[in-house]
Amino acid sequence: MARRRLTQEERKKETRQLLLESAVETFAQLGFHGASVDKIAEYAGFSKGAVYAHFNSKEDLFLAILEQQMLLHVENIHQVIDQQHSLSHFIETMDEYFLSVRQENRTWSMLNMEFLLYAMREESVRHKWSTMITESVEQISKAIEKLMSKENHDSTLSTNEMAWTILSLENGLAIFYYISQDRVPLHLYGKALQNMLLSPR
Amino acid sequence: MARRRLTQEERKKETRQLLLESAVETFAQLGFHGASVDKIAEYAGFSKGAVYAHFNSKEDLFLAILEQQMLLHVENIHQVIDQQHSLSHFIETMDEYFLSVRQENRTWSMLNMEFLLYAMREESVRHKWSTMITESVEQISKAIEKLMSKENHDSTLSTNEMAWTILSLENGLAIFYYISQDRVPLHLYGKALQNMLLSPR
DNA sequence: GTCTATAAAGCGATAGAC
DNA sequence: GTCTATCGCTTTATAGAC
Repeated sequence: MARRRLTQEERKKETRQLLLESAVETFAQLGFHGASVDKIAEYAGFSKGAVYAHFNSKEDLFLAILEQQMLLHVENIHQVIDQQHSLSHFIETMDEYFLSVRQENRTWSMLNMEFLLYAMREESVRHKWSTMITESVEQISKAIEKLMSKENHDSTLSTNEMAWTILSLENGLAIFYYISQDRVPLHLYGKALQNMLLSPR
Repeated sequence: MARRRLTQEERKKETRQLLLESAVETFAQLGFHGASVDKIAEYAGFSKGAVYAHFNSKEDLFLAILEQQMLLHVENIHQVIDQQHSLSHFIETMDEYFLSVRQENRTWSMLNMEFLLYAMREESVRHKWSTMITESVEQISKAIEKLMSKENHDSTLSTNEMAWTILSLENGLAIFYYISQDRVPLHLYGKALQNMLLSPR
């Protein structure tokens, strides 16, 4: 009986995950309003009823993805930051990460924009998002500070200002990259970071 | 009779303008899908019928605003660029322009994001937008080149890359500014531009 | 837990009166 | 040109069968 319950729980969890993955894809492709619960369910191979068995509402489902995505992003930042030995290495990693996300996975890029717009409008989400961003900024700021102290660099920007600029540039470039893919210079993110973090000699 | 027709035409134009202004506000506040034709008409003091007397569809209305906004943006860039005497003056003007738009007029900031998301999804709009951006980039690039030749600066970035970075940063910072208004350093846009365009001495 | 059927509401767009 | 009334469709969410 214990075994049977486990199997059922596993199946439940799997369905939930399938629905989440479908929601990611559908929300990204059609936007929050364009993606109906029907379409999300259908894409996952279920009917609407299954969705409402796992989530209270369409918004609840959207917020579940948002939460998942937030944690992932913070984790990625941790991972990137902890493994850096030099500023140039840091820049290289950021540039690679940026390119891989944008090129290979336009879904996340789209969804990121959808979240941003949603966060702009919903006070509670905005607050959560703001907290997460501020944390990321602090982490990046500290990492830069550590790396810069090793190599004697100076700049007109504080490390905090640098961190805000780095994340802003990431989002801003992602938008243009999406709209005018072939016209935006490749590796511009990395080059711009170089220009900002490594003073020309 | 000629006079009577003129009055009617003027009234028609005025109504159209009122509808456009209402649409700007409503689309910004609620997004493309959230803003119903009913709400837009009501906010302007008319009924739905009036909207459909002036525009073929909701999308048509949205695109009319987009077009208007595009022209305005290009014009603003022209104006800013033509009046610059030095790089530092250029940076100052851009920073002021950025702050005034973001602080005084969150409506345009919101609408800009709405347009961007729309452009990401609609091929025809994306193409138009892409063309406009590329033109802006070229203009800014040329202006920077002119200003830099006066003052002997060198950089690891080409003027074209600088221009893309400037506009990307503007959009990226605008997003964060909207989400975490009080935490983003004031005048960061200007400082970041300084750091990029004026090599530290 | 997942299905089908349906309720209740909102949407874009049109028709016809004025 | 602007209004009211309405059509036709889609949506979110719920109820009940299995």
